[in-house]
Amino acid sequence: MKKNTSYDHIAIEKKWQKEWSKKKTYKTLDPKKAGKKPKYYVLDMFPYPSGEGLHVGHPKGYIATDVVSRMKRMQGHNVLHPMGFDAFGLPAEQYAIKMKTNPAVAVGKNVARYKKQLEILGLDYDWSREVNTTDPKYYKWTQWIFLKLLERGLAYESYEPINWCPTCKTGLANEDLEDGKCERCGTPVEKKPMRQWVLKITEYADRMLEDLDATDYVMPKLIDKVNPHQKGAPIVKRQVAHAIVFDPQHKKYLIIRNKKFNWDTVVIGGIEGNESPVETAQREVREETGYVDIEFKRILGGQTEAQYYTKHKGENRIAYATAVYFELKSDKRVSIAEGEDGQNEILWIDEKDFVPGKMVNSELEIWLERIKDPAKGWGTPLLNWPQSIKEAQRNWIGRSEGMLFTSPVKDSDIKIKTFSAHFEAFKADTFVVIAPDHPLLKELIKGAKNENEIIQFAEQLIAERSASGYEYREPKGIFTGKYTIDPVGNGELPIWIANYALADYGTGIVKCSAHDERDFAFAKKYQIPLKVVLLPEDKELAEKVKKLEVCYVDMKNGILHEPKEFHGKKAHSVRSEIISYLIDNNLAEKKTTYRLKDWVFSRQRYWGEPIPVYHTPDGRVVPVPEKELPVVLPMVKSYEPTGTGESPLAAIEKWVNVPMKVNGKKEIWKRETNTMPQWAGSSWYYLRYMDPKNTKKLVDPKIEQYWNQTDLYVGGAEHATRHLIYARFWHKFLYDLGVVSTKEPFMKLQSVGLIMAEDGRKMSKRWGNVVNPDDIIATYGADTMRVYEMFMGPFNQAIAWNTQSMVGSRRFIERIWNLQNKVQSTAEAKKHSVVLPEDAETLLHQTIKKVTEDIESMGFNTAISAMMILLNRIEKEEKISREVFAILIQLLAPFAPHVTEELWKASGNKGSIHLAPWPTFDTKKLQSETVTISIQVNGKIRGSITCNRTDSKEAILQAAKGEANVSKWIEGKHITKEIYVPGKLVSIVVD
RNA sequence: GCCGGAGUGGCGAAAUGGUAUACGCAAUCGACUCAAAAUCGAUCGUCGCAAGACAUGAGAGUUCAAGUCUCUCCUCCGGCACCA
Repeated sequence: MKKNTSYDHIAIEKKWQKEWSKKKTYKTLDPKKAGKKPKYYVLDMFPYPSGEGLHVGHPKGYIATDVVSRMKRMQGHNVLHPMGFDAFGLPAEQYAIKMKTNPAVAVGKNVARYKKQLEILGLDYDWSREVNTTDPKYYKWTQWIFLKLLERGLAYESYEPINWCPTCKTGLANEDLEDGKCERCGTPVEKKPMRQWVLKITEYADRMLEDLDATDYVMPKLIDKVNPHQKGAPIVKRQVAHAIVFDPQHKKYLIIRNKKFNWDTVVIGGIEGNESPVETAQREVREETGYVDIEFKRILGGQTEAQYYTKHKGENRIAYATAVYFELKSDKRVSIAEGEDGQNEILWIDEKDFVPGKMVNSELEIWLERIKDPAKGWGTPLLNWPQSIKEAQRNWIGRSEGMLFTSPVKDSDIKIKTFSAHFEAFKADTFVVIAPDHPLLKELIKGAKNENEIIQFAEQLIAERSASGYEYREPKGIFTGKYTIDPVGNGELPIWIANYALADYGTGIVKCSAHDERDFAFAKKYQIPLKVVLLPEDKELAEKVKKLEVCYVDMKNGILHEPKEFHGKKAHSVRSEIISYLIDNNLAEKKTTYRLKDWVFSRQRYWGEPIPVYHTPDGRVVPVPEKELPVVLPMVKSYEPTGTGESPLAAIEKWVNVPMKVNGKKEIWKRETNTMPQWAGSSWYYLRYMDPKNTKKLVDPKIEQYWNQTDLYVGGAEHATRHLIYARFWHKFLYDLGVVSTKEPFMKLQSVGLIMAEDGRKMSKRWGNVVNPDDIIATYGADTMRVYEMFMGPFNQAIAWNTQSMVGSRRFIERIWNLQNKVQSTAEAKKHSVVLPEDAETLLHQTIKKVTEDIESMGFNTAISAMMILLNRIEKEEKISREVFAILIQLLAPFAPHVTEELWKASGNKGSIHLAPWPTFDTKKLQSETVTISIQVNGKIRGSITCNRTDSKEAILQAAKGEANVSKWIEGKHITKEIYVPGKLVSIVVD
């Protein structure tokens, strides 16, 4: 072995980066050449190259995907780990304006700088697949998708008022706002009516919502052999619970055998009333078997997962089953409910006999899998995403189910529609409010005596709302002088304009009652009569509600008093009956509304993809033919926004005006001058990496099917309701087109926790607290920085940078470096090979297991700490074998690729460490033969003994009681209980 | 207000219901050194001389055993929000 030289990270890192690039070590194989290698697609949210370059926080996500991709490659996968740049849009344009250069030039420079910064981190991207959203070869396909959206009626021109940022001088989508302000510049947005292109994202709202919760496992088969479907019999849907009861002491499962039909099943019960599945399952176990001492562990599946028919009293039942897992605590039993006894035999069967084949319950297979692997407890979701991001999307889509009422306006031909999600107390409605900016308002109040006054007041309300930044305001309004005749028999209701009514939610008109906080406050202020139909059970409170002293809104627990059909019922429990009642009596129809708005897709700015349509002199919109794509963004001198609502492109006559020949006549067609928003290119880029150079297709179907979804997608949580919504929308659209074969683009999503500055604030030029990765890499090396960023804390958690703390990572690498002096040379090994002591050998295998699993689950901090523990142990040895050293550096290779490659070569290995097979562990070596067992007396640790793992329970209990300190505590006392947890602990209970 | 997540040493943090504080940083002591840095060895939750007692936001419960499970509450972070 060569003598210890000092660890020169600069030389090592430069050398290997050059070598990898030359040898194309990280080349992704095309599907045809990949052979039997399984694929793995790991993706970063590609950066937006700003002028400032990267700070140390940016690469955290890139390092993580790099670690995962390197391990996957070593495990024999064909890895796709690409990188590219998203560079259209406002920030690049504004930077270019500031630098007095063309955005295309500025972007080129910034991209080059970013690439260099990424390269010195030693990331394993296959740069031959780089994409850039501003490249015409790329945005040709962004435009192509737009044409398809147009073709399918999902892109349309609209003249509705939209969000307008007066600073950025462009229209914005709802997603581009933050608290009513422009997300980029913080200016409060105005509502401005103007022509714009809009994408019908709401068409996909339900599908996007459903797939957030969808599970990808196959529905259990129908059990029609046991319970044949009866022709002609009605189909009845039922919610049921299945109780799976396990006795951990004897390792047996509880089943019941129906003597008559000779069925074996787990306990099944129908869910009654407001019972939870857990309560049902527990009750049924008690009633059918008498066992009462069972402990709820987990629900093994969500409701409606298992569907099957059963024949039951002349019904074809479809049961929607929830499986509940219990463990038996004691044999305590009560007498079995009458009628249950005698029919069934109660049996405890061995684990090995608890198999789907022997049971009626065909879902069992899935449940057993989930009992064994708690991670699967809730099913395998279609989207393995953080709960918080799913929740943010649910909130953003904001689906709300309710009823739509239509009512005529008195002395008028106008009919108004109102939407209500809390319609249970519909008998309480006493007035109606309309939004001040409602399009119907002017028509409604036409001819009123104080028409002008009303309009002025409404305008004042609109202005106030905008000025207050859409925050909470005092209720304000004015009577329109009009009445509507209530369809549900509440008589003539006055119509008011109210500042809390929103024109763009529901229908913009609301029926109001005493059972809504805002309505209540409004009515009190303007002395509009109120009527109470919903009362709490609490008598005292009910009196106050009756006297209109408090507003009562609890639709869940409140008791209805009207209409008489539902008198005395809890509002919530009769909600579905009320729906039927309203529909059957022709009073209202079902309606679902969304908070999500259609995507405002045009920007009045220069730096974006041109929208590929023509406008003809007679006002038609004609799509640019596919073969003319891309519509290239022209290079111009002046690209500053005009602010007139027109894009700067409109001024380029040469580009805008296109001579056409129509029926032999010459016509001038005008190009669309609005451009696409920044989010367009990033909504599908992950597909282009699969087949980046294809000139015929967006992506070749065969190649798309090979790479399928991204297996792992890593990026910031701030994209939850922007990029991640848009990309899912486009992907589903492409799925409908047949361009992609999957319903969702990103199977597993992991969000990166932000790295804050040492002062706890966000890293920003403004605060002067930015740490530049170039400096860190020069001083400590890329490997140290990579290890540190992965070791700092849990990956998805925000954390403050601490340069001092980083020396720990540097020391770790140096100690690995120095360890090479202890490695046996080949010559030495021939004479006498060193073997690790048993405890170190066990630790080695445990570490391989832990590091492998932790990288897979992105627990990088614990993976590194496991390696540190192993190193601490191995350093105690005089000499170690080459094999052991090789394993250690292989485990570290994904984290610190340069130094491990150097050590790999220096210790005489061939090829690149990054292409060597990933170490595997031996299950037999995960446990050492001798174990230390701690001894508790009455729940307190009193001592420990060392014994053989294979020793009998009796021997260990004997030894435990004999331990000096333990015997002191149990001396002269009566032992009531002795528990032995194999290989871990003994618990003795004394009186 | 609704929804989601989290609260453990001086700090970053670890812990399939089974020895709480692994691993790292800082700190203290020691070795090496003329000295310092680096490195190596040791100590390091609180109280206590010790035996031991008390400690995972607070309080209760289940259990032989709770940071972990159940209930109530507090605080912080994030999403949505006059959304009917």
